[in-house]
Amino acid sequence: MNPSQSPSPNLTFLSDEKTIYPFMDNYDFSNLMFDVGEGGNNGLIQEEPSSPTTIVTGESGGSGSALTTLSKKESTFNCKNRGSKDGETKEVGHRVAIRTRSQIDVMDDGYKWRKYGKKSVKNNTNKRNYYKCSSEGCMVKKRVERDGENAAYVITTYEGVHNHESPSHVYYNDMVLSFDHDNPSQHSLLRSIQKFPPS
DNA sequence: CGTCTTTGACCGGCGC
DNA sequence: GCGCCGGTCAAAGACG
Repeated sequence: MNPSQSPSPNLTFLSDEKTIYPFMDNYDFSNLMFDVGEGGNNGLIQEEPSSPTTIVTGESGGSGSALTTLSKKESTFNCKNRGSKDGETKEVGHRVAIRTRSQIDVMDDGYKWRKYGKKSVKNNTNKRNYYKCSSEGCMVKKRVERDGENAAYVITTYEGVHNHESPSHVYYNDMVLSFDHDNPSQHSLLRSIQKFPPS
């Protein structure tokens, strides 16, 4: 069965980072790195370079300068879109790459995903898995793969923005309400939350 | 029976 | 133009 069908019932918010992605509670997160990819300013924030977790976000067609944790091809993956073969151009929207140390391949992010492909990719002995949000009309995709250089890490790439509420939406509301605006270390977190509301 | 996973085939972009 | 590569499709099977 799909392990990501329901949010963890035992969510606890022990750190700032986990208030953004409550589903990450089961994973080893101690660092965030954002790239909002706007106006030529890549917005890169690297709080702890040597930490085991990296999060990279960006707009479609953005600079991709912060996508160095992924392969060169990765930074342009959303330029291709099968749906454009009839001349229609589709805006893919946000993409978020999360690199985390975990023994679990598929993170429980509160959404329901349908697996639609699995490929072995170059420079990575591990298979890459492709998922679509199984909610009707929601075109959000994610890719999950083990880091080729260190299999202890899982790279999860989200593409697009959900057009529906997550079952864990309540947790998002909680984290925004409890946000400490006087704490500078949480400013980047708030920016990310505002950038990626669960709509 | 409905939903999901698996997996080979297909397609398009890109580099040479 | 050709081959490589990544992303997606879709049929078939598994599973509840």
